[in-house]
Amino acid sequence: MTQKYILQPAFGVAGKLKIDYRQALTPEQLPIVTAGGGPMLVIAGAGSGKTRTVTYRVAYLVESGVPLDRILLVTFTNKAAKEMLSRVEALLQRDVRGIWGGTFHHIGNLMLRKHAKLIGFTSNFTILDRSDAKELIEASVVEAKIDTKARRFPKGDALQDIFGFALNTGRHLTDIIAYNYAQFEPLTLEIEQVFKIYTERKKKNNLLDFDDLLYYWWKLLDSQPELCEHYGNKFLHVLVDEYQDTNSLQAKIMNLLAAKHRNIMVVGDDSQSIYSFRGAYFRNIINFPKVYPDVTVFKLEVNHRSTPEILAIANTAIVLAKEKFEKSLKANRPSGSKPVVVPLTTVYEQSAFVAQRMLELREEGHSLNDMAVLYRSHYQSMEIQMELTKRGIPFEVRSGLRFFEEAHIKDVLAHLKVMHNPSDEIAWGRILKLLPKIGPKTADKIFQQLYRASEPCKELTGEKILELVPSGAERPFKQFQGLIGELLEKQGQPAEMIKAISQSNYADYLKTTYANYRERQEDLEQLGSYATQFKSLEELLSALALASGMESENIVDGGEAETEACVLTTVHQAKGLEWPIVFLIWLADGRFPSYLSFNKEDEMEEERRLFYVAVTRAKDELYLSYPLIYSGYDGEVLMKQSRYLEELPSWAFDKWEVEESPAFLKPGRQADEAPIDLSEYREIRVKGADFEAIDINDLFK
DNA sequence: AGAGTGGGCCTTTTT
DNA sequence: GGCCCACTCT
Repeated sequence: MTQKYILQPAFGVAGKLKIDYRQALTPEQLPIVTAGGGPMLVIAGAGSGKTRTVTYRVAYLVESGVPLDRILLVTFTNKAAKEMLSRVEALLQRDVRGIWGGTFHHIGNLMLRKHAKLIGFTSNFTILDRSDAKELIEASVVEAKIDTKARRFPKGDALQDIFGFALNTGRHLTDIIAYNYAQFEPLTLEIEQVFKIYTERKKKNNLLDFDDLLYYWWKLLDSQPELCEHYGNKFLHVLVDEYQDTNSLQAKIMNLLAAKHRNIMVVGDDSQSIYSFRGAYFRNIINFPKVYPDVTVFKLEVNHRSTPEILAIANTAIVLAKEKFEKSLKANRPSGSKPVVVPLTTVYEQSAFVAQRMLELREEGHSLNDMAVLYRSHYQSMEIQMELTKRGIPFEVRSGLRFFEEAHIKDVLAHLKVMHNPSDEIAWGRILKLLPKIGPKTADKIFQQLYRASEPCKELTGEKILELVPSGAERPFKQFQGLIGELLEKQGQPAEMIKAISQSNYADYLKTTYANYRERQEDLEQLGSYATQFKSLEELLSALALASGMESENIVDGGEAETEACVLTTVHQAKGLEWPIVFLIWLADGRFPSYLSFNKEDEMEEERRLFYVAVTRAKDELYLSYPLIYSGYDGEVLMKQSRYLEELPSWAFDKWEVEESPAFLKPGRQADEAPIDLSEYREIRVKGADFEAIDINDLFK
């Protein structure tokens, strides 16, 4: 039987509550925060105070007497969870650490560690990051003895996407291949075989990849009715943020956990669904009212973030989206300046423009902290980084390799991983291959012997293993044995272990391998000091495996440094954030939207939503720029402006012509040289059928 | 046989 | 800048 949990009437006991909700919230937000319970769908437009609403809702629940550990708050990033919970803490002025809050993966990890035995793992399992998983998949391809040359067989990355897609969507592998990867259809049997080997190998070595954290979590609840009931009883209120980016597995898990009390509040914006490539199913939010017919639907449409001018651009873009909850953002702020469209000749000139404009804005009194540069893909940040460096403008890049995915960090962590889970073949392989004369083959032989031993680490430090070491490599290997012995003694003190590794022969390896070894050594020190806050190796490894890009930044600068710097980020990573001044670059058709999506309707819809996300990050000023000429690996390519700019009515923006390019510095060109003569480029080769040759000079009119 | 090196090819988005 | 492949070195 379903049983409704009735909240205490907050207004009836005025004076008892610390927070004056009526005063703090808008008329749109108040009913959401003070609702009694039951299924709730909140469609929250960009900048509509979603975080504030969820935060107050949690505070309200706590004030109404719901015990902390009976609230489940699932967010998209750890950062969002941390931010919301610390705001709740500030509102209530009490410790709220009892609340179950975090990402799906984080909470899945917690539950799986507790009940690992029930699904055939032990609680010290290792979480594979993307590249570890890729490596294991490639090893599985080898094990399957597939002739990858006879027919183009998918690479590790592609296989990983296929497998992850199958797990996250709950669809059969055959299905996924047939519909989404038709080019591999003749290889279906082989791919299934690899999947089987990969799955078994993970089980054998006590490894879980990101998708497994969700899949086995669901399986655990689905296959253990008592356990499912236990957690179902436990969570009186379930809140899910960014619901538009959940996949069907995540939705299933939440439905199971909320089945008992049916107090499930999902918050999201279908127009900001941008993660379908990893299985997000934006119909979860569209269909939520069908799954819960007794749902109460709320809309937050008043935008408190951006000027009406910026919202006009956002609304123009999204009105053309095919499937959505009807909504239009209503401005709540006074009029500001019009967004600016800036065509530039080259990417270097685009970079110079951004940098120069930043300096001008700073002269006018804006801090660099108020500025961000957004782009579609990582590689589009290269020239900007060079230009900002050249001009001494401090910046923080939030894309590309994450801190803990850099080789030296992964090397050190691999040492810790084998101490925690000695059957982790990926981690053993990694550290063994660091030693001279040990490559994939020898590393595998050594691992096989370790795996058979009852205590792999003891086996490694023993005499017998030396038989497998190639002659001439004994000395470094013995030093490595010494290190492992030392780590065994320091087991349980992560910071000490990191210190031992970075003072071992590994330090020499860094010096001889990397030109910037000094920086890398500093990173390791940083990692060591970061580790001191963890009580156990397991906690540290879990936190690092599940940290997202932005959180890893905090490890690099120690978390406290408050220096002035602008931010460079992909649009995906910018979701949920805001800046007074935003530069959106590379708005050339084929770059944003990406040409890879051109022929796929769903993906084109998602590109549009991505553009909507990008534009709505800006509070006061928005610069939309694109380069006309792109020099790539296959010559120079002429581009035209993005279709999203094409669609804008001319009243919606100002166009700036950049005539002189004082700071234009293409490598090999001098600053005082004349600017590029565009007429040279009229006849150049144009890449792909989707680009049209156009007279560049027309664009400047 | 297996480890190490250099050159050519290509570039979506991530917990 | 990364990945793959072909090549050389031990």
